[in-house]
Amino acid sequence: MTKPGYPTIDDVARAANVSTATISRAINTPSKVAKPTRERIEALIQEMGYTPNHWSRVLASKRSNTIGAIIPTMANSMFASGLQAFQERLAESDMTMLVASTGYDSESEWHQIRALIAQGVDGLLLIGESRTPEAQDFLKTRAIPYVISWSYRSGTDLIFAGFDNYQAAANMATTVLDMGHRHIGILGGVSTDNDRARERINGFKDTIDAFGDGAKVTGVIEAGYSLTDGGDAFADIMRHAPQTTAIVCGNDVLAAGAIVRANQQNVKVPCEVSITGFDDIDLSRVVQPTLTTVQVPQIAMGRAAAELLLTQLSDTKPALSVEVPTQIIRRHSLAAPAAGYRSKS
Amino acid sequence: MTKPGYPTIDDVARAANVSTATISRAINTPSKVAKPTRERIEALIQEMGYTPNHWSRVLASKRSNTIGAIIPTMANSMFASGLQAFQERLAESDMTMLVASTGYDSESEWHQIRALIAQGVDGLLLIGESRTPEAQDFLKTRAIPYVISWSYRSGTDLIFAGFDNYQAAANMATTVLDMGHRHIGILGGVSTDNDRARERINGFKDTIDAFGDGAKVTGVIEAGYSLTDGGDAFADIMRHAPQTTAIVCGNDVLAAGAIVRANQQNVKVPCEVSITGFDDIDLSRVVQPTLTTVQVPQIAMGRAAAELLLTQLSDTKPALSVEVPTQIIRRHSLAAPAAGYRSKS
DNA sequence: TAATCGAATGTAAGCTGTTACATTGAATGG
DNA sequence: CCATTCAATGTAACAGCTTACATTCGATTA
Repeated sequence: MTKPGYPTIDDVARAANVSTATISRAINTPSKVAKPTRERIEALIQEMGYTPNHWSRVLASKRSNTIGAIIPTMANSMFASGLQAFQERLAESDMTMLVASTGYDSESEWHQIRALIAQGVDGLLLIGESRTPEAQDFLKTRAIPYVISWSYRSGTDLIFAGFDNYQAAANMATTVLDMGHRHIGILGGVSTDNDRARERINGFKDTIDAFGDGAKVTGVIEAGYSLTDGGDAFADIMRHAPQTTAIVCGNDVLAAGAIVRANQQNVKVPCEVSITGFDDIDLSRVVQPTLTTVQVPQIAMGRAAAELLLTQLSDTKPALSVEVPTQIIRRHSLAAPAAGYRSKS
Repeated sequence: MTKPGYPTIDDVARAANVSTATISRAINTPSKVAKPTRERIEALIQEMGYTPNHWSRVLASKRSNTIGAIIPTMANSMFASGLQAFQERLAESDMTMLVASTGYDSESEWHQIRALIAQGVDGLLLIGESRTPEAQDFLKTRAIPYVISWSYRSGTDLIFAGFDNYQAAANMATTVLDMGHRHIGILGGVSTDNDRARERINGFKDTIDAFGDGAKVTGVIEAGYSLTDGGDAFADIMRHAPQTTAIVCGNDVLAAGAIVRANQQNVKVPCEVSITGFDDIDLSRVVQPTLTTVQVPQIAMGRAAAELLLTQLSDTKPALSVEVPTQIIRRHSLAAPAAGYRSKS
């Protein structure tokens, strides 16, 4: 970061024949500087190619203009595009983003939180609500502004920019039930350290259980993060509960894995068994049959999260959680159960 | 970043009855502090919960311990997992990563480079070689350490941690030719501002042109970044050059798009037309038929890039470019051309 | 006209470390 | 025993900006 010979605020001050304070004000609070002076300074800044040293600024102002984002993984387009939107919105306000990933592990998240705070970030973006008690305490006592994304819950003082996983899952379950399915398997992500996965599973489960008319959950499996995991879980469900006519999945990767496996095993989707996903990533448009899934407005969510963090930092008005809407995208992996299978119920 | 009441180096110095210089040395160059003193200081640091303020450190030492990564997009697992590996390696050496994305636009990249450097990053990770002349000049005159990933070229003083796109593409083309295909279409990414896309296309092209035995390129199309773009381009090629028996694609998204479209149009893959991809992302295992593609060792690449940056910064030994190997993954979208089609040639 | 005010600007004390240079004192060598 | 050296530590000058407080001076008010 050595910038040999690059002008400092002192150089500009000398050239403009004012004090450094005036330069600083001309930059940060222009209204406090008389117009002619300000214009002279601005011209000089241009001419000399002055850029304030970021770090000194941080040190002096006690604001780093940096926020940290801690996400489970980058290796999944699902978080990536939300994150990108988040970053872009921050950049518009001259803030920068530090990223860290946890591999879906709360201990690791706790470690990253400490690291980022030690670095002096002004705020944090966190995914979901599951974190270690230590982390929660820490966030509270240090009073670090943060927003939680990918989840939403009302009735707390936490600030969310996300959606209601439970409700979205419930809606999907309803859609599946409405098509006539009564024996439904649930294939979710691992719910340890992951409230989103848990909420989705519960949303599915509660809705099916409450539906009546003979609707029941034929099995609940939590699987890992790969296509293969999805495939294996699919095979499991079908082995133990062959009467299953639909499987609702906690994410698209698992769903796609399930479909691929079904194809291999010559189980016809959706004729014999319907499969639904969650997230609407690219995969869902490529897999055969294409996947009926829940679309999550990632870009909107990312921007909203950034916006909330920004208002928290400028503390003019209180930041209010925002809930973004999800939507069911109908494709071909969901259909009414075949009569033969249905009659079994 | 307000840490009210958190101890500073002064507090520790006072408690240990030494000067701040000694504390600083105990932390940064322990060998220069007598053992008993050092141990006393270390204990005190523990006890008081002292963490050096990152930013003052930066200001005083003129090293930010931060490096910037500028990638085309985050919304693609292709860069994401390499990036994650990069970040993890940096974290091991107590460095942090700032990310920015360009949307595949050089002007935007140039802007991001300036922004990150103004922020005082110690080094940069850049993708590929295409950048504006201004950016190149800037990097040279400022002498910022940087490494280029996702590309590799020998015979320059640039430092790479990547692979040879041209050669990898050429290998794929050879594989396709060896299976007997003679009329081959090329479906690449947009090559403006993108040397990787360009190299891949050239690698395909040159290899086919040079092969002899009647091998020829039936068309070259550059398409955008979506599945649909791939599908449209596929349709185009098949319309204008129906004798085509294989299409080599510059990335998996385009290839998957092509396959999906082929399925819709009832063109049998691979019987009527073979399709190959590049990158080996998840999609390639899900699409039907599964995609024969070029696998890129992203994790290794990311770590290598971090390693190179780190050695450049510690400037003990010179950093030498590393080339990672790519590999062709054979799946089902590539087969020998059907006799009927082949005889046409 | 003197008192009051407020806009524009200056002064200088931070912010929290790092590090070149200075000092001390004990060990080593001739 | 004196000169030299070196390890351990201290002193204090930065790094480059922000900002509370002080100053100046022309305009307003009673």
